[in-house]
Amino acid sequence: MRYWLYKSEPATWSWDQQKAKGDVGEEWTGVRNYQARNFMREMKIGDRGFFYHSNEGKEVVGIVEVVREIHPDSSADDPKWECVDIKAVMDVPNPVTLDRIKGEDKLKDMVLVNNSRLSVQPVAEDEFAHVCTMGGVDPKQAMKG
DNA sequence: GCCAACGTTGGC
DNA sequence: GCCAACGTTGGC
Repeated sequence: MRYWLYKSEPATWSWDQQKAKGDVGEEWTGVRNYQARNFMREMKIGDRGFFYHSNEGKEVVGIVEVVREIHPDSSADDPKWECVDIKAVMDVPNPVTLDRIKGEDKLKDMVLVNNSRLSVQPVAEDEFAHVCTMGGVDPKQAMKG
C-alpha cells in the first residue's frame, strides 16, 4: 500500500463536505497538473492518504482512502485530465499544521514542505505514521486497509 | 494582498 | 528547442 496527500482549499471543498459523502466517496476533480495526475494514476483501491486544508488552516484534518482508481475527470473538458475517487475514513483529532510539520526533523523531506504547489503528492510510510501520531491518530488504525 | 515558485504557452 | 511572458497556487 502507498500513502498520499490531497490538498483542498476548504472554501472550495472541505473535510466536512468530504465526510458528508460517506463511504461512497467523491471524485477528486479539478487537478490540472500532470505531476499530480500521474500520481493519481499510480493509486490503488485501499491506498490511504491525508486530507489537507490549504490556504485556510494549512493542516492535515483527515484520513482518506481510494475507492475508485483512475478514470476521466467528469469536470474536465479535455479527456487527458483524470482522477480517482476517495472517501473519508477518520478524523485527525489534533489537526497537524504545516508549522508543526516544518518543525519536525523527521518530516523535512516531505513533499508538502519542499514543493508547496503540488496538490496531490506521495507521502513516505514513515512520514505518514509520524504525522498520524502527531495528530492523535493510531497509525495502525490509519494505515491498515 | 503580495510574491516566490512552478508550469505552460507561444514566438523565434 | 530555447526562453520570455504569463497564469496559478499557496504560504506568508
